[in-house]
Amino acid sequence: MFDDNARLNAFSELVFGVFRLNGRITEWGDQFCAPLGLSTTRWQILGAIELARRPLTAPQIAYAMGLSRQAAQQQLNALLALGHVEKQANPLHERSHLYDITAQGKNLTAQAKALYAEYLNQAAAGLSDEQLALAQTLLASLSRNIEGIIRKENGKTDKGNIRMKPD
Amino acid sequence: MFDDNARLNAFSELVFGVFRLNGRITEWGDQFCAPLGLSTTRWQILGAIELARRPLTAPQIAYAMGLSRQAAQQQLNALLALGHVEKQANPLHERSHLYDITAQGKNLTAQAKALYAEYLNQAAAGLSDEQLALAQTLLASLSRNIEGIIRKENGKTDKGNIRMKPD
DNA sequence: TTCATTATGACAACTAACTGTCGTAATGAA
DNA sequence: TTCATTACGACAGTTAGTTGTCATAATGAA
Repeated sequence: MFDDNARLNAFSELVFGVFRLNGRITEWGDQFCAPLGLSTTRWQILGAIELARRPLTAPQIAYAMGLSRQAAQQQLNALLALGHVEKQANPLHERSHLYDITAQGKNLTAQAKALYAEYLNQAAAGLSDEQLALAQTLLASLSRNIEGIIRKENGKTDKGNIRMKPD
Repeated sequence: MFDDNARLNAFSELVFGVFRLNGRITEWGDQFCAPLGLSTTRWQILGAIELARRPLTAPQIAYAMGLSRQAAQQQLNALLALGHVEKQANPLHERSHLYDITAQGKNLTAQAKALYAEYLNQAAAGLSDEQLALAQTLLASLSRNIEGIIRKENGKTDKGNIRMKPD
């Protein structure tokens, strides 16, 4: 009981840390994305496509970013109108198109990368490469675990489940 | 250059992981908070006060949660109207009141704790107590680092800076 | 093939969060 | 004490994100 409580508190503090860091990153991202006409979310969407190194569907992007399917779709429509992404036919799905980043979009993410690379040393100060990787691994485990909880509790309503699993 | 690039990529993946986990936790929180009439954000605000073990001002809560000052204020006003928090005089600041959680609010957080404690084993599966604590420590370092960047870049506009430092 | 179930995109409505502004109070330096 | 600077709460306006619904398509089992 006491040990469980300590574990619960440790978990709670970690949850708070995630919220706080999420807010800090968002604010920072909005700062260095502003001169590019991007928001943190739109920069992340472009980054998600680049990181995957292949075109993705809207639900896949929503999954990768922890957003609802509709929120990702809205931003994709906006990025499409701006010419930063383009639709491609999806051989595996007639209506669910693939979104790829355009040359114009790649140019933006390159600029963004340069802007925040300046601050990499400061942002990751005191953390080794191994610690960065370890933190990512731990967070990924938590994401998968919580995803399992959500799916178990989830009814049959349309809450952004995806048919095509990423990877 | 190559090493720097590897570090940049590791950092980028970690940032994505934070966004994803943030979304998962928010969705999960909205699920188990729904029967209590709470949202994840409001539950977090109540939790932030409890975790601090002392009343906090609105800007302090915003800081703790990675939200803007105004967003925290809005939720606090709502929680105040619902009777889950109460204002107290602040001996250190005439206008910036302290917000404390009420007995009614404590009752809610206790219920929420019970609801998500059920899933603690599943949510934190595969992670030791030490790993949970380590992850929290690493994220806290990143938050502090990025906060430094934001404050350096920040102009003089009112963007939710706080006068009274937490702790 | 048939049919029930679920996913997708579009749309609408609602809520949450951010940005900006203002009057006022607190701070800190001269 | 004086005064310039900054933070606070309130308010308004805008944007982003969630929830819900619908028609349609994809899936999977009988």
